[in-house]
Amino acid sequence: MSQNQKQAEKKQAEKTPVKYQHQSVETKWLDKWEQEGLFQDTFGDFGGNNYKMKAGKKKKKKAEKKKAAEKKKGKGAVKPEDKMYLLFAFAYPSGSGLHVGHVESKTALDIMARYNRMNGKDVFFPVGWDAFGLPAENYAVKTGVHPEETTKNAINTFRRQIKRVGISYDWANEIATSHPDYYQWTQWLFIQLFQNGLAYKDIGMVNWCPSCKTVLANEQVVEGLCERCDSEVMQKKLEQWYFKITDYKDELIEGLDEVDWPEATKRQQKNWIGRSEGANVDFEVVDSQSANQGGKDKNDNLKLTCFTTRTDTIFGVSFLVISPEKFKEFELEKYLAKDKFDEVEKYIKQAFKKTEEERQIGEKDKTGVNTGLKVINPVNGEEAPLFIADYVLGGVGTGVVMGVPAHDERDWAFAKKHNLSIKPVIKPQFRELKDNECFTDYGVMINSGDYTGRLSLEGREELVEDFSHVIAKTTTYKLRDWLISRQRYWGAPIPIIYDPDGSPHAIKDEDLPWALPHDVDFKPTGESPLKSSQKLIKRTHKYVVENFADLIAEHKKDGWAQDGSDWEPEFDTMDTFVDSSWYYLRYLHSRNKDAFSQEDRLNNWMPVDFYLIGPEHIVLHLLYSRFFTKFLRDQGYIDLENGEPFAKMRHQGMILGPDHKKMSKSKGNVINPDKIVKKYGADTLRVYEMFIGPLEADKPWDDRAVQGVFRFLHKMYGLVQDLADYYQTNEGEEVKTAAKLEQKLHQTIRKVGKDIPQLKFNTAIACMMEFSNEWRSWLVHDQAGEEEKNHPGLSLADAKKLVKILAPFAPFMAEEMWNQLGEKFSVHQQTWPEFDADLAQEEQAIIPVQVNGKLRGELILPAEVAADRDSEIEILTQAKELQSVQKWIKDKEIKKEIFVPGKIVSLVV
RNA sequence: GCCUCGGUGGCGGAACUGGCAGACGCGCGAGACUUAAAAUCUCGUUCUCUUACGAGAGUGUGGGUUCGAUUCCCGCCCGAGGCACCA
Repeated sequence: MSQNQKQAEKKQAEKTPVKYQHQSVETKWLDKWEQEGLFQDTFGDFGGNNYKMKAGKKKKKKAEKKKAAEKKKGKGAVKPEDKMYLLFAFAYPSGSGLHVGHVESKTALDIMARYNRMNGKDVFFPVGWDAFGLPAENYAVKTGVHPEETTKNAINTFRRQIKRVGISYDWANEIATSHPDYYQWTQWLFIQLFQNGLAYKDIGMVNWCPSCKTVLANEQVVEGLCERCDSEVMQKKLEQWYFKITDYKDELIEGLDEVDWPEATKRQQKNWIGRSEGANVDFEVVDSQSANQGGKDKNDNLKLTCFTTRTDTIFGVSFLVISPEKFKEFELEKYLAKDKFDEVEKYIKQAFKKTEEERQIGEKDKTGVNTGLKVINPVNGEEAPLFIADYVLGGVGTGVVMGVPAHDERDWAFAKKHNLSIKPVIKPQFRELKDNECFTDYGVMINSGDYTGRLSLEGREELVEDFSHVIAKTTTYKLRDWLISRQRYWGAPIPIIYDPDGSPHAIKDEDLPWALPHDVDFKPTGESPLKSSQKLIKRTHKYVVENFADLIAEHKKDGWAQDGSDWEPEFDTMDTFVDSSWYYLRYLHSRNKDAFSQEDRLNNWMPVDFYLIGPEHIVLHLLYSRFFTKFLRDQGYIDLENGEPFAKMRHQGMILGPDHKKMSKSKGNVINPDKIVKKYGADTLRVYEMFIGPLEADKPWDDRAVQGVFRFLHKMYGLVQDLADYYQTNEGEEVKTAAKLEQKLHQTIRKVGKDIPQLKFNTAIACMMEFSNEWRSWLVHDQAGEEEKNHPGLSLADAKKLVKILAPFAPFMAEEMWNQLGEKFSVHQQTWPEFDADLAQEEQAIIPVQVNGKLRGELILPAEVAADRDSEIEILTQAKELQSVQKWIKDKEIKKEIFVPGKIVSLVV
């Protein structure tokens, strides 16, 4: 090491013992932001108006124009291209507080919010709580603490923690689903659905969790177990409220083409809706006319309808299978021969003993019984035996399946087991069928009468046309209506009361909220806890007298009590997914007393521009939210043609423990964000979480790598502080940024500005790290040769640019730097710096030279020359003259010479 | 079984549209500073062979296309997630 270098190093070492006191600096700015109401009250509903840019003339003009537009259209009006609605999935305020995973997604959105604000967008970045739900209620059961209390405390903790990491949420518009001002509108939404026939009551088999003592939606049953507590789910008959989401099934599929979501997510939604297109085919049951009272004609035979997607295989039907449930439903036992009766009944009994679950994932053994009954194939009149088997599910399709063993694996297995004939009717288009082959693909029809030789896809269309009296095109869906009743306390009460006949009546809009009563015993008994509330009952009777006097009087003759005492309220509460599937609309006018939101804002601000949610919400939450939005559009509340609430959506990955496993208390690998904030500061926590990897990937926590980010931020701070000192001491002095640093700075501005919208925060940070490395390296090494000693490297103006691009990532430190550079509050209200493409341009290009595909040398050329096709001959000549290349090409004939401008030279010998 | 995503150094991860694989960070090694340690700073760090110069191999695996493949195509292996007797 040279003497010069040593000295420079020493000097640097002496200069850098700056201590950045993250605790005091961060809390100082936190208080200031709070005081100034920075980024609060986006719509000015609360008297503040801080969201506007406080920037240059251009912006002012823009702001004035906007104001004029607002006068016309009402407050909150924005041009679609100027608005940016950023949304993070509602958090459930759990008792254990903020998780590092929350910090990751919130920080990512916060960076986008700050970046977009600096680029002149009107950003709306709200926050709220999915506050109803089981954990608080379970805790109440255990400890007796009222869920309201628990929830309030948890929210306070979360709020404090989130503010501490500097997330620039609009807290003025904060909402919580458990607040009457919010659930009033959840109830209103229920009533809207009810009045439009989309909320209805029905008796049905429901999934029942014996441990949580509540009903679960299909979506909440995971492999036969309760999503929350892992107990085995049972089937139970109950009368429940449903939302008719199936009315929107097709639109819920088609709308997916209009949104920018991950393909995998779209596919999952489609799978869940499960549309399958096919046909219903009628098979007559031979000699079943006796049951059709008085019917003598053969045409009066009972018909069994099969659903199939493969009409083209219909000539290959060698048996028909009916599910045990449908067998009973059609009362087919009436036609059984005596010798078959016992066998069949026994089988059905056994089948009913099995739960749906056993039948599905249990042994795929194709059990079944031949009923002895025959059916007639409608296309060729052939007779086929009717079997009863539990691999056919009563609830899927029509519960009757045509058995085509030659072209379906399950039918094949069944036919083999029960010795049934197998008749191939489709062959592959470009080869012959092998012996014993079960060919399940489309192909060419064979052994199919007049249709032999047709392609599957054509033949099946023709069949449907030719046999329209027995074959009808049909589409089936897996999606069922959404069961929303819950026998729990901590949720929004269903705003319904029942008259003595049991007919439901909605609470009037003006009487909402229909409050959740307090005097309730939470202990789960299998009955709804609200049944224990005397106040609710009394309130109901009073309400009836006040609002249904006419109806009561009318029914006096029917013996209705005139004091309303024979009316009952609905005791169930709503699934919490109801609360959390419309909150993004409420945000837009969070305190509106007269409506669930506000029309102008809905029209101006919807759809959400960017939604970040965990992958666990892919099916349920998105499906329900889309359903609600489409419904409200149909009711004329939102002018959103495709009814899609979330234009762009991505999923954040999980932050795993240091052991690469999912964080959990039991594994003891949970990282507490509070501790990291205390030790390293919120900026370090933020930047670290953004740096470890792509937002969408799962990535493990690495304690030591946090240090690296900590070092980077402190290095940056030291550099900026030295620079600030320099300009303070040499006041008024103009220093030009060193050429090398200027180029790098502009490259960095370009890179960071490009990466943020693409969510590539990790590479943006890496680039800023590179800049800090280069800056310091310049100070230590390169400056030594310069005449001017103590050159800070950057001009004051350029240093400010650097601070600005750091601001979204490390908002506290950037604010402090901004202050140190003598600028006025706040760096977060500045405009994003522009880069100069010429300055960012590399002067020299390194062109690698390959011989036979291997790197053998490189040419260093002026960038313009390297990128110019006209310099091909010259560059190729130079390349061939390189010593390292000569070694490989001399005495050899060059067969091919390739020059790709700006990229590479490739020689083949 | 089907669908989706992924597999790159000791680790987390970079790599534009087919053009120098391994940016950045961690870790590790050497050094500076220090009585010492920590902190900080400098240099090095894909692997193998070589004192060195250099050479060879290398992005799960086997092929293919190409002057050139982490990137495109075909087959296989492994991992994660989803769906699943869906007719």
